[in-house]
This record gives sequence, C-alpha cells and structure tokens, in this order.
Amino acid sequence: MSAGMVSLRYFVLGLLTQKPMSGYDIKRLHKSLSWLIRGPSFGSLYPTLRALREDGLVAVEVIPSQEKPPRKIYSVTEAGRQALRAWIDRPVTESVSLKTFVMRLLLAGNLSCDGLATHLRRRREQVGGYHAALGQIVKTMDEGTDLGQRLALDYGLALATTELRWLDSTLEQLSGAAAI
Amino acid sequence: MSAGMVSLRYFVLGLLTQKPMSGYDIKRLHKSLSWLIRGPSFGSLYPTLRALREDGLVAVEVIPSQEKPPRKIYSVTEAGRQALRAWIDRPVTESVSLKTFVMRLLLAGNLSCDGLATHLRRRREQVGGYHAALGQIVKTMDEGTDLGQRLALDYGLALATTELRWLDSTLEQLSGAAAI
DNA sequence: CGTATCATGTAACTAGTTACATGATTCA
DNA sequence: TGAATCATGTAACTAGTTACATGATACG
Repeated sequence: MSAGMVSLRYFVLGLLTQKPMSGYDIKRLHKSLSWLIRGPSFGSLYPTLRALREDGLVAVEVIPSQEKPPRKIYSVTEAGRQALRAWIDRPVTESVSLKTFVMRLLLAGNLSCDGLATHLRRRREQVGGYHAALGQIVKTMDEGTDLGQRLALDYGLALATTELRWLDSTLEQLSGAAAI
Repeated sequence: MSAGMVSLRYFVLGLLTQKPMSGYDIKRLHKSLSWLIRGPSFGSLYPTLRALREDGLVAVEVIPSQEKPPRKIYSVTEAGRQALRAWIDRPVTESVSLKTFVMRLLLAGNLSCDGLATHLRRRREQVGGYHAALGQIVKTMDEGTDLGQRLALDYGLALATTELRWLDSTLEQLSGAAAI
C-alpha cells in the first residue's frame, strides 16, 4: 500500500485509459516485456478486472463471436478516470525497483509531462547513485571475490550504464518537445 | 515449485556456500543490486533461515558482542550442500525473468562451468528472441502509439541490446578460460 | 535530541501463483 | 491426433510484504 508501488489495480486501470481492452489483451501486451519484468498471471488479472468493475471504475462490453470465445472489453468509466488521476500524481518517494519503474513508464500517457520528467529524473538520481557505488565495488574486487558476485555486479554495472544513457537522452528529448 | 524459480530457500542456501553469513549480511549483499531486482525483506529472510536450520541444511553460530547485538552466522552443512547440488543443476526450461536470471547468476559459483555456460546461452537465446521481436514492434510504431508503450518498449530494447552484448562477451571469456 | 545503522525476530495480512476447468478453432 | 492459440474464469495455496517490537551505539 505504499506510494511507490504500482498495484495491479491501478496499473490495469491506467492501461485501460489508453484504449479499451480485454484481460487477454493486457496479458499479451506484457508478453513483449516478459524477459524484463514478469506480467501478471490470469489468476490475478481476471479477479482484478472484476474488482474494478464491481467498484464501478471500469465498464464491460461483451463481444460475442461465432468462431472464438466471447471477449470482454473493459473501458474506464469517469469514476475510474478520477480515481486514477487522484492516484497517479502522488510522488514516488522511496527507491523503486526496475519493475515498478517500467510499470510506471507504461503509464506515461496518463502522467502529466512534469510528472513524467520527475519520474525519470528521480530514477536517474537513484540509478546514478547505484552506478557509482557499483563502479566502486567492481574496482575493488579481486580474484578472491566469488564468481557469481563478480558476474552479477558486472552485469548490473553494464545495465546501469545503459539505463543512465537512456534516461539522459529521453529527458533531453522530453525537454526538447516541451520547448516547442 | 517450478524448476526455473529460484525459491528463496535455495537462493539463500547457495549464498551461504560462498561464505558463512548472517541474515543481515544477505540483505546487505542485495542492496547494491536493489535498483535492478528487489531483495527479500527481513520478514521472509529470517523465517527462511530458521526453516533451513530446522531442516538441518545450515548450522548457526551465535557471536555475541558487547557493543552490537549478537550476530547469527549461518553456514551450510553437508546435508545442505547435498540438497543444493541436487537442486542446482536441474535445467531451467521455461522462460525466466530478469530477476530469476540475476539470482541464478549470483549462484554461479555453485554451478558447474557447463551449467553456467548453459544458463547464459539459454538466456541469450531468449533475450535474442525478444530483442528481435521488440525491434520489429518499435519499427512499426507510429505517432499514434501510446507514449508509455513507446517509452517502455524503447527502454526495453536499449537494455536488451546491452544485455546481449554482455552475454556474448561473458560467454567468450568463459570459453577462453575453459580452454586454458 | 533525533535519526541512522546494526541486528534480530514475529504476526497479520495481501498479493500473487499454480493448477484446474471449459470449449472452439487452426495448424502441423 | 495432438498441440497451440484464443478466451474466460475459479479455488487452493504460498510466498511475500508491512508493521511492529527490542535495544544498543554512533553521528550530526
């Protein structure tokens, strides 16, 4: 229930504001990123959608089909939009994991431009810190250091470096777009 | 209980084979990677250590201290080593997430050289597949595509590219070391 | 004088998984 | 003929979190 956590509830709600979708669609969307972050299982997705509907935050339209099973297309209601708005711009105070970061990134369309920039800057700060710390640790590693530790830290350093570059260039693009 | 999952139980067991540690040490170890993967909380770590001890897979030595609270140093028993060996070389069949990959990487020291290479190669295959698919999707994105989606996929692509490079160079080093 | 680090742990809770069930269609 | 994809869902379970409790020392 902390501020930084992207609970499945709001994450799904956020995705549905982009365009109405079925549970299956949401699952598919996650598939292309499943090597990076693990998407929700049907066992958590469908109950979440049901709960959202019961709370009146989404509406369902059942689309029957001869060939395929009927699809249930969920769309956000005005109450849902309101609930999301109330939730989304709450600042993320604590340190976020990659998963939370990506999930929030996926909701960027619902974020104000400022909110997005803040989110990216905060992540930049955090990863920057870890990057520096990792570099320090990696430098002081000797042959005595456990192989697994060495590999994991080296791997982390490589990813952190790339992420920092990506954050910088994205922030730059963002400020460029805002200036126009 | 699937084969690919690194349950906390075996993960902790694997770390302890590197060197005896306290629960606090394990938590600290994770800290430097917490931006990438989230480490276990004390609420799951301590009970896990207790369960391992109750099953005779680890032994505890309490080291009292005047200034600081007493530390409990856990070390793997022979039974623990056996249990780990039985578990660790089971092939990972399903697609693994980044988190599982890193956790297994951290246990590389316990893996046979072949096992490690297999692990890396399998990940290479998987990420390679996703990388190709992502590239395809990113290419076909237009301005109509949702901003969040665009950003997340672009971010994913950047990380995937780096990861592939890292995997290649690490595999190369590994085969180089094996040849000597 | 308050906060952070060190260091352990428990209890109540929730979020999530796995495994199942259904059933049509298409592909090899 | 068997497997995969499409598409929904439930029930039983487990793994994990948050919040609390304790208590010392050191730092600013």
